Amino acid sequence: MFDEKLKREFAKRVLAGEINDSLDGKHVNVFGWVHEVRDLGKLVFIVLRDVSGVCQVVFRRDELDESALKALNSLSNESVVFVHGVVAKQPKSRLGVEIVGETLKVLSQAAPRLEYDPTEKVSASLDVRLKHRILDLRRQKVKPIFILGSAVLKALRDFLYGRGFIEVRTPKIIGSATEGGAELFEVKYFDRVAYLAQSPQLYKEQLTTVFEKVFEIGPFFRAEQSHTRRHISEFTSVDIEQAFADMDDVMKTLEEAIAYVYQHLVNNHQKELSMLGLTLKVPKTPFKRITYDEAVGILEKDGISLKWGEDFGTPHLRALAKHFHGFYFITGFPTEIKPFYIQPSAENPSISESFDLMYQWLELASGGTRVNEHSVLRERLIQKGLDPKQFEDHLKVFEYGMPVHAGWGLGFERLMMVLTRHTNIREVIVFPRDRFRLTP
RNA sequence: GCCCAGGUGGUAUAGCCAGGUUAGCAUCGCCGGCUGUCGCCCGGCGGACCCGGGUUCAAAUCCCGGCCUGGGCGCCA
Repeated sequence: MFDEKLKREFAKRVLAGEINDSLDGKHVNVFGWVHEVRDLGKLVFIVLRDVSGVCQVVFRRDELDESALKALNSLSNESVVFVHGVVAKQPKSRLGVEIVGETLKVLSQAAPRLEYDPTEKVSASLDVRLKHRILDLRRQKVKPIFILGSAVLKALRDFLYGRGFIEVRTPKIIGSATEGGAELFEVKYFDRVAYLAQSPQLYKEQLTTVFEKVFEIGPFFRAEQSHTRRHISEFTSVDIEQAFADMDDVMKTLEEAIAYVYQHLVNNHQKELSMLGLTLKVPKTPFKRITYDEAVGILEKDGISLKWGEDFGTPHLRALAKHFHGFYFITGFPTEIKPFYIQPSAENPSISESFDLMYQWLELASGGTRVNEHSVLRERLIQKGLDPKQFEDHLKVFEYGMPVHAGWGLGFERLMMVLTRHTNIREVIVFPRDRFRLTP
């Protein structure tokens, strides 16, 4: 019960992470989870954890009243407690400061012997960690990932709002699966079949005719059989689309957005970065740009040749990454391997106005200039073996006045992998959904 | 989907190749002790061979199938 008495105590709460020398001698209230107990007999140390971090509380059994003693003896790891005590500088403590506990209340008793121990004394496999994800998230090496994730989303929004973009939301339940490409999930939609959206592409293009600059940050779904460290069934895409712009304009927006995110984390999140053992350097813009043709040439010299017109496979990208460190763009992919809405180049229609943003061998984003002429778009659909009739609603918009426009989609979790140096995308998703994982 | 590796107490592992041990160690949980721990320490107790079939006097160990996990590749407007 969160009664009036407890509420009054909570109003005077100090966070564990804020317990420091300057509070020496002050009475404080702390609320949190029992991270660890070290019982020495007459002396009991508990490490208390809350959202901000951990602090140490010491109890002297001799000096406690009966209710505090009882609470102390029943303490289990991860129980929620309220502690009132005096802050004391303590050179004998590794943190240099501790709370001498005077009262202790167990607010929620945790079951003994949890399935998984967040103190990091024994390691656990990723599979076990994800099965008990809530306990895993409490670890000091995991929680900061998601605090940073929140900061990245804020930075991206701040940046895009600052550039005059309007945030939009497009449907995640769609009626047609005819666009080709990725496999879609089927869902029951009353008495009809519907699909989960794989991207906001067509909607965001249409919306540029109203709002000119739009962006969306949202979940999208791919029903691929992929079994890799960088693919999942449900992911978050950061998508922008801009009217009166071409690929060069939106590439600039993209690299500046990335640099802005880095700067935001460096300025405001040193604590989380250091908890994860990370030091970030803001990448220099503009990023390096190479063309598809140049990349093919480099691969050829390395003896990993590729027929012109083919897309890069994983071995190709890994080989390329040996030549380019950090972020770089690959531009001008063959029109053949790009979707119907990508604009073929005017000088050479077999090359398209397209780009991918890479980090080493990881593809982070892809985008380009879009086809904006109704007749060309219709033609491109037919070339791709798609049926223009299935795209009536979309094509119609191209008769309502469609300026030249461009945009990109950035994989949010892939950016998080790069920022936090994790090699498995599941590490940076709270509850990942992959080919074999549907719970928790 | 294909290829490779693996599945031993709640967790992390040894044992498996060369079949026969009371299945070892750590952590964990419980009980007891300890006034400066910080991966506390010390003593006691508890808890495991993924499932099914086969070979054998005997299977955690060898063989076959399944399920699951990790990694690689493919798929991935």
